[in-house]
Amino acid sequence: VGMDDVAVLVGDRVAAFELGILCQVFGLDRSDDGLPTYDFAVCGVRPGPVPTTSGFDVTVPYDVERARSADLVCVPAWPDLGAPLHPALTGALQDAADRGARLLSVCTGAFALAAAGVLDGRTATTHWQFASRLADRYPRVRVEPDVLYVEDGRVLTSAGASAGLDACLHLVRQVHGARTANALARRMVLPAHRAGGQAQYVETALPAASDDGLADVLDWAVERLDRPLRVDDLAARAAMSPRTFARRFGEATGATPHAWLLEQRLHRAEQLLEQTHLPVDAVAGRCGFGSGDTLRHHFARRRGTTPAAHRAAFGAPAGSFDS
DNA sequence: AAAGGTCTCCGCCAGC
DNA sequence: ATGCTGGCGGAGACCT
Repeated sequence: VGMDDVAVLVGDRVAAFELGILCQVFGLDRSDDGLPTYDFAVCGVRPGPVPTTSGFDVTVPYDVERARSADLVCVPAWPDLGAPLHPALTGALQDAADRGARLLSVCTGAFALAAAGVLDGRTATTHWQFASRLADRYPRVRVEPDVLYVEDGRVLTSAGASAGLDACLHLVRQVHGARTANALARRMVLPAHRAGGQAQYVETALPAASDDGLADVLDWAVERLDRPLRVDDLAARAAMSPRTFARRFGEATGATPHAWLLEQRLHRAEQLLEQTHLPVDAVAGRCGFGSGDTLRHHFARRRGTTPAAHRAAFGAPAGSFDS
């Protein structure tokens, strides 16, 4: 379950920004903030200069052998979709899949995973411009074109560039807990509000500044999560009809109001489970869930665990203070 | 653990 | 016509 050793695979060319995302999340030492550090290695077919798609080269320090010890193997956007995957890269990806390492692709990196066969029978996504091509070329891959990222077992694929960041944060949240993920988001100055999508593996970032005063309503809602809140209440606060509010919300957010609300509640619940010793029923109450059962229900559905298990995995040790 | 009552979502449509 | 709004109702999700 650990994620200490992170490798990034690059081919004959590499997309600078998507590579940068992975470097930003996994390749910096933020231990001064109590954030985890990783053994981070960029690996190519052979060490040496690799051109980026932006007209400069990066010097890759390792070859693919270095990836064999990685807990997480990442593939940034893959510039040369037409070219066959180098056997060494295929081998490294298959090896990673076989030994149970996590795999993460950003944007068209999914093509490299698919070419190596590690997406066969799995659900995956890529940049929307390339989704149909991915589906056509690799019929055994179930392509989900409209999500920011998809997690299928240990394989996480993400859409366009910024969705890669969301996927990385999702991974960090899963492995290290919500507190760490939030601290990392803060450190990287990512927007605080995150909206849940329709499925458990989707999260959508809200635009930082909303023209509609939507952000106001969201802040307001987050402040009173412990109380019953209906979509009509949010609409009233936004001074819109429920119908219009839902439409604007969807346009700005990609999620429905209720789904977003539920995701916020779960988020709060995770924090309380991690940072306090409140009984599950009390946690439920403070997040606006009517009962512990309701909380457990949603925890199971959207997180695949139970509140107690989450606390056991990420909670503060017994004896520390509640708030 | 299941089921009914309630709420949400979304396509449709009419009105401005 | 064009574009946005908001009401309606069925289907389905959610809550207790």
